[in-house]
Amino acid sequence: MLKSMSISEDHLISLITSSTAKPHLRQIHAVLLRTSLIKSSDIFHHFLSRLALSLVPRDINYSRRVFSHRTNPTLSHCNTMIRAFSLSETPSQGFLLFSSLRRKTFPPANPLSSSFALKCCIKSRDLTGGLQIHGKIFRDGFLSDSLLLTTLMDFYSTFENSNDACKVFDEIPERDTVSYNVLMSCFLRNKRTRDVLYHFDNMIKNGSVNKPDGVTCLRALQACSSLGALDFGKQVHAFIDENGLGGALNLSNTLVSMYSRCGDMDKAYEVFGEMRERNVVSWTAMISGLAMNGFGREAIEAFEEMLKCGVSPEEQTLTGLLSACSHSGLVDEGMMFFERLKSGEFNKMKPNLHHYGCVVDLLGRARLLEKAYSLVESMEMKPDSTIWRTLLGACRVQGNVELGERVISRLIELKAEEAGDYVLLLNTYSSAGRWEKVTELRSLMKEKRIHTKPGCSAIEVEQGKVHEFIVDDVSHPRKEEIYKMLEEINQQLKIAGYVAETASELHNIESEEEKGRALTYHSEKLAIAFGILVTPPGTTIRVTKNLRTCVDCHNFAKFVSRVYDRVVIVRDRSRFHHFKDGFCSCNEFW
DNA sequence: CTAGGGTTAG
Repeated sequence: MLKSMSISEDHLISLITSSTAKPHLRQIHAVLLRTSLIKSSDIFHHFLSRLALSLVPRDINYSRRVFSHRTNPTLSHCNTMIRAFSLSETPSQGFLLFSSLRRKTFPPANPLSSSFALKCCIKSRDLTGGLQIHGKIFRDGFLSDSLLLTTLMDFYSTFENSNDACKVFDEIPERDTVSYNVLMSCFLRNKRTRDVLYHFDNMIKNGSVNKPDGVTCLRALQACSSLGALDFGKQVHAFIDENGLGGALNLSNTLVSMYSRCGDMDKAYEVFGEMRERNVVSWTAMISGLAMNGFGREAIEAFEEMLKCGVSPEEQTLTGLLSACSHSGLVDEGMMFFERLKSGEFNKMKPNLHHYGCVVDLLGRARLLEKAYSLVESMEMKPDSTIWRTLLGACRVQGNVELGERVISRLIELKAEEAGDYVLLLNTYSSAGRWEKVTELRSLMKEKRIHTKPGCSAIEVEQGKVHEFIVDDVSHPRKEEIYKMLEEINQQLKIAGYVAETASELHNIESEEEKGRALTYHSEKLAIAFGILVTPPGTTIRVTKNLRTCVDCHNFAKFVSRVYDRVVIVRDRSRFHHFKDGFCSCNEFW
């Protein structure tokens, strides 16, 4: 009798651990109840794990029922259930279960329980609950459990508290690659991109312990993307290849995106071309990259190629495609894709806020402002501040004061107005020649204590040597040479037909007010002049700017590219401009 | 039961 029981027990366990489908598990459940084998703690554990964690699709309610029928659950049973809650749509239930451990018939918690409960708090965005758990971890003396502390770091990182996340990191007794990765994710989430690169560097230098893995490289690449750090990105790329991590699809996709966001489309194409397989994310990265760099035709070609390959687009793919059309002034094409999107041609997908944003931008650039406005009014979802801001940008380009005022009042209604919005309105007034309005708005801004961000441009001349400039910067050690260079450039450009047009653009309010200076120099002009000064002829000049570039500087760069025979690549707040032979890849100004 | 993870308007 006993012997036959034990055979069926083994048999049952192997049945349990190999099943993931609900009907299958229901049958097993029936057998367990009938034979009373459910009372065995071990079998119950296997069954619950399967049901709660491996069932596809998951059924948290079924798991909860099974768990609540257990009379004396062990800690493993409870932990499995807490983990299941952390993965479910009702993560707060997991925290409740954790809180009741040691009470009632439950055993006291161990580090694993705390770790799963923290995950519940992360998912349900329960800050107080997580802080309670941290206190309990401290009282329980679990502060030496590396796995638990790594999860705790992730908790602080989710609540944008990178300082406390770092403190926890310092306490971890045995840091492994995963703890480093969580730290890097934390920095990335909290905009501390330079810290990501610093740690990546350290991990390489430290040798064999905590060697970067695929995830580490992914994070480093994302940091390079947001910094525009092309050289560092290339180093990470080299590391990936040297360590045989290159085959991973997600890494290749991130590489394509990184090169695009650093303005190196040749390298982006190269990586994309060498990929063994490409999914919709790869195509989306490529299309968005081309869009951001002003290669609208190529983006459309890539989209069509993708359809030919039988890959279905996602929402982000259409976002990239539509933004490609707007950046390159391809109005008819853009509207055609938008119509196709609305008709449900792409998997019955409907336009989202991003899509509308692109189309508003597209119409705005095509001087179809009223059409853009009525499109916003006709949207089935509530327009967000960004949509209004896009429209405001279009008003600025055309000097449409009346609509501009309407739009800013919508932004004020939403309580979402920013300093940049007032600058846009200010420039709308000035390009329409409404100087009395300019003065009025300026004093209003002073009253409201609205401070604008000064324009700032950076240029990397030697490896890793970055020089930063602000408007009319006089702090650079070589300022005299730079200003002399600028004067010379201005003269050369004038001969070639360049006419300075500085009156309509008021980036920096403070400096505009202190009159008396004949000419002000936006930061990108200073950076470009410095680039010409210190790099050998023919070198590509790469400049990164924190704001949008203005008409005059755009024009200036076009002329520089022809007169000095240089490729000039300017990275805007939102995109790239590739200047060559007097032309720019974009169609932003005319 | 063993942490972390691809693309995304302006």
